[in-house]
Amino acid sequence: MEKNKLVLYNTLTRRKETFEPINPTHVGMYVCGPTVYGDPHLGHTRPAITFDLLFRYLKAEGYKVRYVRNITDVGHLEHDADEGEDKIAKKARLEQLEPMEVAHYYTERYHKYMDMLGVLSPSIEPHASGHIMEQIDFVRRIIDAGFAYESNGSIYFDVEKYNAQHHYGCLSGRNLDDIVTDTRRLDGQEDKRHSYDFALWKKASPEHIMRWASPWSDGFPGWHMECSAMSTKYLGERFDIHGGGMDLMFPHHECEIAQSTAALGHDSARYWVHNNMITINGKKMGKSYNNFITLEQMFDGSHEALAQAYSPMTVRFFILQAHYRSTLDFSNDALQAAEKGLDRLMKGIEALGKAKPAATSTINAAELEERCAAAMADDLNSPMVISALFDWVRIFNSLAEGTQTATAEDLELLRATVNRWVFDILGLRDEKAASTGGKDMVTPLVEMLLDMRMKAKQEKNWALSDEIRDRLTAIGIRVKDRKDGYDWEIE
RNA sequence: GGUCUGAUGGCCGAGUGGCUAGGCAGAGGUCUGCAAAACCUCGUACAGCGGUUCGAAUCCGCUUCAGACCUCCA
Repeated sequence: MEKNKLVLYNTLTRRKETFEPINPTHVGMYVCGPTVYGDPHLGHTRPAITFDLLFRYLKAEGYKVRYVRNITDVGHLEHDADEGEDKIAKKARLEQLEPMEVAHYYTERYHKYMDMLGVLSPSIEPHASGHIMEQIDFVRRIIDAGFAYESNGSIYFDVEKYNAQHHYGCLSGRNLDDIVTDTRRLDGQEDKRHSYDFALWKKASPEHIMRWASPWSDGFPGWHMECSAMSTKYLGERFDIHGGGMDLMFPHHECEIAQSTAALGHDSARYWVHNNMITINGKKMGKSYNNFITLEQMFDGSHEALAQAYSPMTVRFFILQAHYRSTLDFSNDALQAAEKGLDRLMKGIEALGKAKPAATSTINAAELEERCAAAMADDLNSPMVISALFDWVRIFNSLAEGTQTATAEDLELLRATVNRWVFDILGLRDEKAASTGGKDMVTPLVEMLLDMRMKAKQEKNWALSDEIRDRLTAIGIRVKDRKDGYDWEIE
């Protein structure tokens, strides 16, 4: 069987392209991580899970992957009343905390919730604040190349000069002329030659807490500098994949491309991959709309928009059931459907585990792997992978019931396929199986009762048998009668 | 205003120029003492109007509506 070649949608060319890594055995991937000045919310899960899926998939395909996902703990400016102030610094003042304490706190929170969601830790997770030297160095390279100018202690990127030789806007499909007429007139930009120029290094105002020495001023790096500097440091001047949310396409990624091209002479990433947004009532869920649901609220159900709590795996499954380039609308109905669907999938896998080998197979066990592999290779079509899995859940149940049969070899193949796709690549886990650690304790008691119920059934004592079942149901133990015996599970 | 994206059955959500996505909900059936679970069957959906085509929901144009970006945002 010929291996499916991965095809990825490249925002740069706006079409699907066959993925060919620079080094045939290694993949370098950089993804824009969180700004750690707030609690992780549902919106953060989309890129985290999308690129976790890609990371897991590439590894499962045998690549050696270096996945770099940064932590932004410095650098994003604001344009409100606290103009020129760093977001981290502002939040710190509000909470009367040291900025790095805020960043540390929310970084820990981010890690905690990503872990619950089954998002693997990246290979390297560099902090912007720990790479000031590299960023200063990168700014200097851009100055040396002639694409930046100093103004009152700050360094700005000369977009016009750059655009004369390169295309500023190649990623987002804009032209400088459009940007000129469409950029709003903002205050505090008198240092810049043009409104569309962006800061590479910003001189800090006296009250600004986060500041570092540089050849130009005491200050801090510009909005887009960290990703250029850190991706270059850890992945080299050319690497394979750059990922992030669609909302970062402009200006963030556009500026990254400009910075890299100015400093290195070429764009550093070959494939630009963007995930779409999670929406709520059709609107993007985000900090600026103040319509986000934190992961803590998601998992304990405390947000007013939530009809119930949703488990981490329900959220992960919900996200994987949509293609990463489509918007995904949050609703209780959709989450509840995902919860039930995931339950069905996990029970089906359990059924596969119970299936007994037969002399012959009535099924084509290789088909599942083929379908999953083909779907995933086609621009990470996880919904199609899940669709194939559900078709096979029906077969797994039939195998357990004995209405279909499979040889020992086929069963082994199916179990390996399920492990690979459900657990390794989709990154799901059976939360119920994991959480019923107490089942061992109650098993002898439950089975004693159910054995007694079996006896009652043999004597056609339906009143007693139903009473046992009803009372077990009442305490959360669901009884399932089998042909010759029973099954049970904790709700 | 500019750039871009989308509009699929009760809900969510794939995909495709002609061949069943899938899940949830719903209907009928099998099994069962009853129930649950499981299995089988079912709904004939692709915003509107034109055009291309033997054939379009899928391609093209227009219209309407929605969203993202243009300011930090995943």
